[in-house]
Amino acid sequence: MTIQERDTPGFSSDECPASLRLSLPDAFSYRETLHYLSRSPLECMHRMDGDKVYKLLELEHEPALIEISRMDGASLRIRYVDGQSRSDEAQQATANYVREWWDLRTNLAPFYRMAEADPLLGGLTREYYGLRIMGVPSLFEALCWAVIGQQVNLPFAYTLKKRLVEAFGKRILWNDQSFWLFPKPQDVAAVSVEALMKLQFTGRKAEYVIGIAQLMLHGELSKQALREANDFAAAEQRLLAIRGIGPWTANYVLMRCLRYPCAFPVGDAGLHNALKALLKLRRKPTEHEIRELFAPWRGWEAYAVFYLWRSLAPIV
DNA sequence: TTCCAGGACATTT
DNA sequence: AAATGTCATGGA
Repeated sequence: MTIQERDTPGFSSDECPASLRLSLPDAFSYRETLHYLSRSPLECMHRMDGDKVYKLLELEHEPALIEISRMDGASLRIRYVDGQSRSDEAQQATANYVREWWDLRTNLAPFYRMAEADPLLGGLTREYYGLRIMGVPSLFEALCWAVIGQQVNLPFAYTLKKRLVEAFGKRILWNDQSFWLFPKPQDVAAVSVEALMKLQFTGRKAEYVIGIAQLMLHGELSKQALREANDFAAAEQRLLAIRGIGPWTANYVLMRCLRYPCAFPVGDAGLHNALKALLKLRRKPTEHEIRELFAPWRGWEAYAVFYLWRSLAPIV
């Protein structure tokens, strides 16, 4: 069993002042990370180039494009592509963002020990060893993405997200390529339902997204407040009270943004299809059957779901 | 053409 | 309380 380092900074400035090195935990697969990040050509929130990943962050109120690459087996290299060095605080924020995004703080050893002898999960954890739950650190982005993804196929969901970002987000150009910051609540709170419907949002989804933006803009909903909720159930209840957020959306966001390993979007269509295929069922499993199957994995439902999603055929 | 897609809500029984 | 209808688009 490995002890995870938590108190050390975990990153250091590289020889080049505009880059830093980020140490990796055990059981991290760069290959699986790239696989997930490459899953849709319509993804607009990052860009891939070979083994390098480019993402636009906001550091000290300014856009900052970073390039992530594999330095060696034990660390990542993060480079500010403008060649400018950053303050210690900005470097810390960059390292924290990538750790949060790529789930570098979780010790997977207990999950793997639990899965080892499991007939279903054992095979998945061996096949996709080092796969982590790729996150959506921004609560507003995670909520918008989840609402957009309700009841539509994923290519269309990516299309809608791209339209939202390109209509209300901030763009920078680098090497003739566009990089985007996701819109902020204040950018969406005053938008009309009709404006979003022109992007092919349904009237309902437009209302949901605008309503969530207004709640966050007015400080009635925040990632910090959800983090400080008493427990998982309290955070879930807070989300469920919001119009447009049902059980699937609440658990999806608790899984990918708040990073609760016990979050469980049990109604997820992709989960149903993955189980149908792996268990060779003629029909999709019932919710009751899924809960029974998941019972031994209590506390790690989110990881079980993410590994099951991984087993699905690629999108488009 | 019909059915389904990483659902939620409103209405009806 | 539980079943049914509605939203709305794209792909198989």
